[in-house]
Amino acid sequence: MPANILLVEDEPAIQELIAFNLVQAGHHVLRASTAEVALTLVKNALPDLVLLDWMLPGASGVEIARKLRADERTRQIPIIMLTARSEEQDKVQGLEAGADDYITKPFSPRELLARIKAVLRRRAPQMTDDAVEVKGLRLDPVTHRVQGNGETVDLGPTEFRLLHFFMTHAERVHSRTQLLDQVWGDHVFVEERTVDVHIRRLRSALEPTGHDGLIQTVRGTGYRFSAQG
Amino acid sequence: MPANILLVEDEPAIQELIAFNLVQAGHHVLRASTAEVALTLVKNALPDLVLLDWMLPGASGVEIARKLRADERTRQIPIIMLTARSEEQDKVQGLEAGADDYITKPFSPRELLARIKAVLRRRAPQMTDDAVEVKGLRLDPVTHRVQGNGETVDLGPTEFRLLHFFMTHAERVHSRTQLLDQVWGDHVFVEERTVDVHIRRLRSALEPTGHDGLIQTVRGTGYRFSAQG
DNA sequence: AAAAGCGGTTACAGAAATGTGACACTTCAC
DNA sequence: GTGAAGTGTCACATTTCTGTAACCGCTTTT
Repeated sequence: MPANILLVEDEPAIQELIAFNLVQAGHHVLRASTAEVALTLVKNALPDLVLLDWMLPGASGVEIARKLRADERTRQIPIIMLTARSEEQDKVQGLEAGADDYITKPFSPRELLARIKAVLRRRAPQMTDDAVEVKGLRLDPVTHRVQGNGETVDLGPTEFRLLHFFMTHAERVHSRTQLLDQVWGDHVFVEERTVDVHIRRLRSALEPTGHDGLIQTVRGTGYRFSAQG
Repeated sequence: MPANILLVEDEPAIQELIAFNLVQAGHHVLRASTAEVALTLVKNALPDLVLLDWMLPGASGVEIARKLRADERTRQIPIIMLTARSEEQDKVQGLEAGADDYITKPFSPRELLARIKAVLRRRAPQMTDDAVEVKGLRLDPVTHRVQGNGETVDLGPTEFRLLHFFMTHAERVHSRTQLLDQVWGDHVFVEERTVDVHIRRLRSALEPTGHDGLIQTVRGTGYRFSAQG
């Protein structure tokens, strides 16, 4: 099973090497060289796994791990630490900061892939995605249900993902391109107008509960999910 | 949170050292020096975690791990491997045999405890032997019986485990992969569509009592057992 | 006012996911 | 052995979802 992996590594050569192996194994790779970029990327792309270098310019890996664990949405994302030497102190700190595993450089591609597989496998049963609620509209990823004012809304897969993305990224305008990247996946080739159609489907599905107005059109830009008028 | 830990280690000095640290941290420790004793103890005591030495007289650690993963009752118990050197081959094999983590000797007590904590934290909730009842459908693991509205339903082993899992994890959506991991065991290689077939068999078995329908299809995601519509 | 741009809406065919029945194979009790 | 029961796969049927195109009305430009 391919996964979206965020690779945080400042050394270009190493970054390239690791990324190559990950892609080779069928994973989709995002890259970051600094802590700042890494944090932004995580929140926007919500990867399945973060490969985090221990030594970084600016904030250290542990610091990043702490911040990720502090945020509601990024809390469940597994982290694998890349440590330079077998310094036990580092390992322990990494684990306590919330890393799910660590691996000591240098490592073989096989080992790295095995670790990734193991971490992803044991994360699956947890699936502690938290429910979101806005203005009486409630979406629960765990039960895969959407309810508003007593009514239970029936959504198709794409509509569900779309609404989920909207609710977890409310009050912000998203272009059609951004929505395609985030909800459909940034590798697919789909017409932008398709987004409109799904917006329409989602709106009419939400109509019975009266929550359709939460999805607003921003002419010339895109769409926005907002609790405000 | 104190836990029951089975320590499998043939070197008396090391065994003593580790056990001391575990007890110090408030854990309850069982010990075994050979593979044979280890397997017996696991099945009788059902510990929360197994600390498994890589090198053992007789069967190797990997072998034990495989056997534990093959048994119904011990399948869920997390395993942490203790490897002597940082031999990458070992790590990979250990992970592939079903170990949840490994740690390289020598290690600090702090590190070991951090690992144990991490592994226990993500452990899947265990199944109980208590009878479950939802909407008049009653499943008793002890008598191995399922009854609904006076009717007694006859289920095959897999159907029974499947229903049991559903009833103890109601309202949540489970992907086919998760169901395979939880009901079949995460070591087996079975087609995902097989789940569909068993869902169908379970549904038609429950039909006489009118309790099919509790098993709902969530298109694009998996299945859900729910008392709600 | 005409033209161009933009989004809403609908219809529909192809794609994808799931339901269903059949079958070969294994296991186990007798 | 032999037959019953259980299991995993497959092929096919059925249902549902999805992407596009086409058309419409409204708004902004020219």
